[in-house]
Amino acid sequence: MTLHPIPNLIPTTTEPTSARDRAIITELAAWFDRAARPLPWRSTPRNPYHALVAEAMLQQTQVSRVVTYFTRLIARFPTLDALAAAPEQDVLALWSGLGYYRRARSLHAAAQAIIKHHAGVIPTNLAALQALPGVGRYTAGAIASIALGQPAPIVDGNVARVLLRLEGQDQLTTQPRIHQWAWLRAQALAHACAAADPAGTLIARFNEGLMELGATICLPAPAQPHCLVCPLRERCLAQARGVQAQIPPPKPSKKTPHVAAVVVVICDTQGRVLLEQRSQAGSTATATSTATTTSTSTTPAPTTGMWVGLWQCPTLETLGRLTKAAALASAKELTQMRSGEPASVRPAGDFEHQTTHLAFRFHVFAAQAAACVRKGASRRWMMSVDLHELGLSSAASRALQMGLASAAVRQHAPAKPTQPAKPTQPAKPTTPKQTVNNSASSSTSRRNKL
DNA sequence: GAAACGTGGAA
DNA sequence: TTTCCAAGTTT
Repeated sequence: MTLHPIPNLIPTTTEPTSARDRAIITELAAWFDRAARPLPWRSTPRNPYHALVAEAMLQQTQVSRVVTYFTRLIARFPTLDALAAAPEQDVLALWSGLGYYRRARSLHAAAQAIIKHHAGVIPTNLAALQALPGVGRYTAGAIASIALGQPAPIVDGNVARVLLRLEGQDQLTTQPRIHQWAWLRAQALAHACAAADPAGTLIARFNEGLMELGATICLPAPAQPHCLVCPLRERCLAQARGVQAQIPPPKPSKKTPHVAAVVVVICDTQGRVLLEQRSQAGSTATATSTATTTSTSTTPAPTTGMWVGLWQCPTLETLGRLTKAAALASAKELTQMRSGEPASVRPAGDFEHQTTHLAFRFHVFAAQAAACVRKGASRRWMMSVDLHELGLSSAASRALQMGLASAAVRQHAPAKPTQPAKPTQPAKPTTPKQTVNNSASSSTSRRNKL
């Protein structure tokens, strides 16, 4: 296992702390004590396992999105051992809709690594923490300082912005430079915390206060920071010069190419729906389809690494846009490939889905298939009530619901629609509502597998 | 160092 | 409608 040593892990200098830094630290820590939002991972004392899970979920993700996912995962896996013992697919299922799914695999792998290499106890050592899958410099520092009282600095987007503004630093333009500068500054402050309070409660409150301030007061553009109620307004150089809105500098924007995705929600006569698992390089589920593709573009969709290991209805992705007619033709072809015979295919709706570097247009179709489908380990028929057992991307989930709703409408008196068919515009509920997680159903209907 | 990797909310 | 971005890590 490759270790990535953290440079200057422990501050080697014994620079005397400036009066200003001392004030910043004590004032921010005191503010955090009274202003901290009550969050499910902020128990007293902190639970290191909860910290590990929360930090994994919070990477590039806002607190408001994480809360329910955290609570659900902890309810299902109350301990590190429970998480480590779970099948990876169960962890992915709980992660459905949260995005950046590698984090779920990494968290699962980290739990197993802690069992194997650390006797099931989360290490307090910074280097050992950072050696865990999915744990980088920030996450290691966050767990070490916030949950374990170690004198470790942390820098995330919030901290970088707060420190940059606090120092009125507007000369740095590139991300690597900003990052480097912020880590140095955070390190000096962490050192000052440790010097003032060797017991380690100050560093925890200060580090978390830095992030809390960035998340609730020292807001990023285009919102305006709430300087009037900032506990550090007297210390803030950007505020003194009125340049806080210009810090940090905007990042260069990037264009996202369009991708057309054709999805067929195929139901059989027993009301089950066909799901396929996305693979690494189109090796399994898509192998049969690519071989027989004729009319559709031969351009490989640039989505190979996306949603790996998650489940979806049969889907064809092509670079660019598709007309309604072309999408329908594609859907018919895809349905025939899977069902082995011509089937009735009808449009169920379209929607857009923006990801980090791709702009999707989903064309959803509903189809009825009587015949058996070519089998495979990564292909199965599922009752819709059991879909919560699988990891689904937000887009796959939305397409699936759209197709099921359309199929339900078609049968005049649907026996048991699993989701309320969205009347017109399904504006919000793209998040998989598998949230319910009725654990009773886990024992049911494993027979649905092909 | 750059690119890949999700998502929903806000403006 | 489009654009930006949030408690980053990995390759």
